[in-house]
Amino acid sequence: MGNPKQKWTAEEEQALRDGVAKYGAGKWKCIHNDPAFSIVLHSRSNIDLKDKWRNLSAAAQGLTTRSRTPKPKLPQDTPLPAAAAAVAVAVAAAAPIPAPPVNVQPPPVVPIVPKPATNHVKEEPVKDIPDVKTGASDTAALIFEALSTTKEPNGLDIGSIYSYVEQRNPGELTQNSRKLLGGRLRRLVLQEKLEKIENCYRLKKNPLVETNASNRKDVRPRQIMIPAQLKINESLEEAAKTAAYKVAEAEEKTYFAALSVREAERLSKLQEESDAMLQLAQEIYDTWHNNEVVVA
DNA sequence: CTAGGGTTAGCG
DNA sequence: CGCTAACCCTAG
Repeated sequence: MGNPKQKWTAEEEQALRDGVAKYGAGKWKCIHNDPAFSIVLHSRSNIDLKDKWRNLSAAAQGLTTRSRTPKPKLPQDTPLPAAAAAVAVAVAAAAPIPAPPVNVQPPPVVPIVPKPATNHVKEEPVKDIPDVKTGASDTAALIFEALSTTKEPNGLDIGSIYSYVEQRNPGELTQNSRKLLGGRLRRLVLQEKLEKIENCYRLKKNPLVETNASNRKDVRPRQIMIPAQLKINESLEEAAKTAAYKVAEAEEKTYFAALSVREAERLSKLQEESDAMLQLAQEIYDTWHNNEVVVA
């Protein structure tokens, strides 16, 4: 009777996506319990979150594969504010007051298309939207997820990480996946997002890129929490993890965009000797980080 | 608690 | 009248 279909607002939708970015899809209860999101989503149940995410995923899928649905949900994602959003999310996680709506995050992607690059398929005009964001960002997310959940002080070796990814995506991994995983780990280490101990990888506690505070005409001065009154290790760690993931994701997009993806095979090779490209990506990212302002 | 299938209300 | 999105139900 009193349930005339409550449509999801943009704010609720955004909160859901941020929650998924933070905890991962499937952790609906966690998202719902998070004070940052429970405010916005108080009228939604964890089941509602799941259903909404399913709809979102379906829409995104029909959008990336074949435009069967003229759903102008996300015609173009904006990779730029990703970094700024990371800060916003981080602040939101540490602050008692819920986050302002953060517009960021690529469309939800559930089905991982490994995209068999093992055999050179004839011609595949990639002039369409490169689907690198599917496997790429998911893998990065899983890496951070795996490393942040492990109890091992020295982190995990590549085999363990691969097993974790494999568990999360059964039957969706190819020979190339392991190669790509190795390359990604290597790059994350080079970017000092991770550190390598022995044969294990672990999260590095200093994922934030330090920028000069000299030239700043931001509308809002950056709100960095000083660990003076911080007694919340969990939230801080979560924030760091999320920030690290988002930063890596943003850089990854830059990386792939700069290379104008062609074949995963070629990519793997380039990864081996593209440290210079990483520097470039870092510079581009820094530029963004300096110019990008937290959305008011 | 979550994933997935089924049902129904709103809209073009 | 068909489709999509919110809602509901149930097995695992």
